[in-house]
Amino acid sequence: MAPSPTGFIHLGNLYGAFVDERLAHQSKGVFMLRIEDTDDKRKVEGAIKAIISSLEYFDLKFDEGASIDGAVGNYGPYFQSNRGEIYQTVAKYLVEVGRAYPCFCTEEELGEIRERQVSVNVNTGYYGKWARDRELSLEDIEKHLKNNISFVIRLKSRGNQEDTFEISDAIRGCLSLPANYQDVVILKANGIPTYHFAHVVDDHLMRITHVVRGEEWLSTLPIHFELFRTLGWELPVYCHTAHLMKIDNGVKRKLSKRKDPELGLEYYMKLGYHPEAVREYLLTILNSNFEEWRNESPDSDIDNFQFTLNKMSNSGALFDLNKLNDISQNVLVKIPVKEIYDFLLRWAKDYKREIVDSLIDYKDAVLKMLSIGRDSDKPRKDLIYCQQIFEHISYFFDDYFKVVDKYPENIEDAEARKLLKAYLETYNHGDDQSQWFDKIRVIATENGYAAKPKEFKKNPQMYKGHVGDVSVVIRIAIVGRSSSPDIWELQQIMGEKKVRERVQSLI
RNA sequence: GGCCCGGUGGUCAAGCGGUUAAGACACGGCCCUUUCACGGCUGUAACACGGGUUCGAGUCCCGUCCGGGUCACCA
Repeated sequence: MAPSPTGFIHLGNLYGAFVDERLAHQSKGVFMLRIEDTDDKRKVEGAIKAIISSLEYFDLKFDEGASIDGAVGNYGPYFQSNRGEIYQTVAKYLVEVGRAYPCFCTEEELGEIRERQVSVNVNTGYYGKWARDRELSLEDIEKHLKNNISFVIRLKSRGNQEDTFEISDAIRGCLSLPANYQDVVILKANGIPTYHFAHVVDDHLMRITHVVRGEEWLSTLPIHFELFRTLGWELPVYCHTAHLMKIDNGVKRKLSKRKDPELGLEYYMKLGYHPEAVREYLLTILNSNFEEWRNESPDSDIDNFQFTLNKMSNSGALFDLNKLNDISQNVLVKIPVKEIYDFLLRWAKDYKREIVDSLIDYKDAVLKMLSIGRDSDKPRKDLIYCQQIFEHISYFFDDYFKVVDKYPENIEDAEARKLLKAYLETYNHGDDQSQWFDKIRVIATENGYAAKPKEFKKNPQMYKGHVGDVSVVIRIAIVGRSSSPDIWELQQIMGEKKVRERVQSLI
């Protein structure tokens, strides 16, 4: 992987990193990190650390390359900013063999060339007869050099505008592309290479086998092709991935760093999505047969999935939060509660400090709350991400307990008080679940409610409602909401005192 | 605008010249059920359009339309 340290890493990077990692490790290859810091204007402090730690959060670990404490591997340096001599040597060689040349044009001069090209309606750019310095004599070059005129090194392209060439892309298949004919800059005035040149030189020297990058690079592939050919080097396997998209006002567009918070990895960390869920989601949009595989091998380690490039989509996928949530539910239900608790606690320490103490003080209760309904063959799948998990159990904590839902429409406040009073009178904390519920049936019947919903459905006019309505009243008293997991279990976790207090407060 | 890449239900997608055009998510209904989930059953819903080629086209070819990308001494 070769990101540029221009800010924080995003979902698109992660997506690509995933492909890199799977491809490398599946074939017993090396997954390495190179930092593309050739643009000093855009460099951001701390970005490298952020890249490494974010990827680690998602369980992607590099075998080689740049790391937090120095570099690992024999193909360094791994920072392009430290590879200056290498690029200059290669560039020098190209100049010597007449395949590159210094260009002294200023920005203004390039602008003028462009204007003239526009006015005569030809393609813009620095090429052919428009390339002023293409055939500069040795004397002129020396003269300019002596005058300290700033210059760049350009490739002396041999392509024509009419030429095309064929190249195979591991994701898109065989492509027929126009040949490059532009004398592109390979070394900038500050001696630092452009991406195009650095890519070719580094990937060859570092013996990169697969280049996985976004499809925005497809249009510059001809440049890279010509550079590899000019240097007589073997081409890597190119894999151009589709962009992650988003629907915005009915328009499908590329996910943007500035406008879309869900592109930032921070977004998922803040909400507390489990890295495993994000991995799993990414893999489902990465490889169309992953879901099928997952269905067939629900308990298999994700690394056992055989990732294949030709199963990668070549049209941009819309990011689907619904799907991520669904996957997350299925992932979390398989993770032991103890681990979920630890994960929740770690998340709280980073993003919700005020609940840390409560989580620690009531660890046992939290564990029990998280466990409700999980160990049957049809486990509940309530848990999605930490923020949501906390909301899901928050009513346990007195600080967060609040009555938010209303009683059923058929039950007035006075009626509710009556029912709750009866509940409190017969409540015995030691009752088992069926004893407990039998008592509720009794309360229901005595107050004119059907003991079973079916009876009520048969003769609605005979009852005020059914036992479910009574349960809702009790539920609201205990948890403040009209829906929750089993009340009896919740009461056992909360303890008798809390149960009685909460019911009493509504009478 | 030139060039490039795309276009199968709301979303992700299988499909590789002959299928009743899979599956997952989302949405609706039913069942289970004290609520909510879970689970089971079930429903709505798609080959962008127009021409070819072919006995036969979602699949191959051409055009149109639509979407995306790219046209820097950024990556």
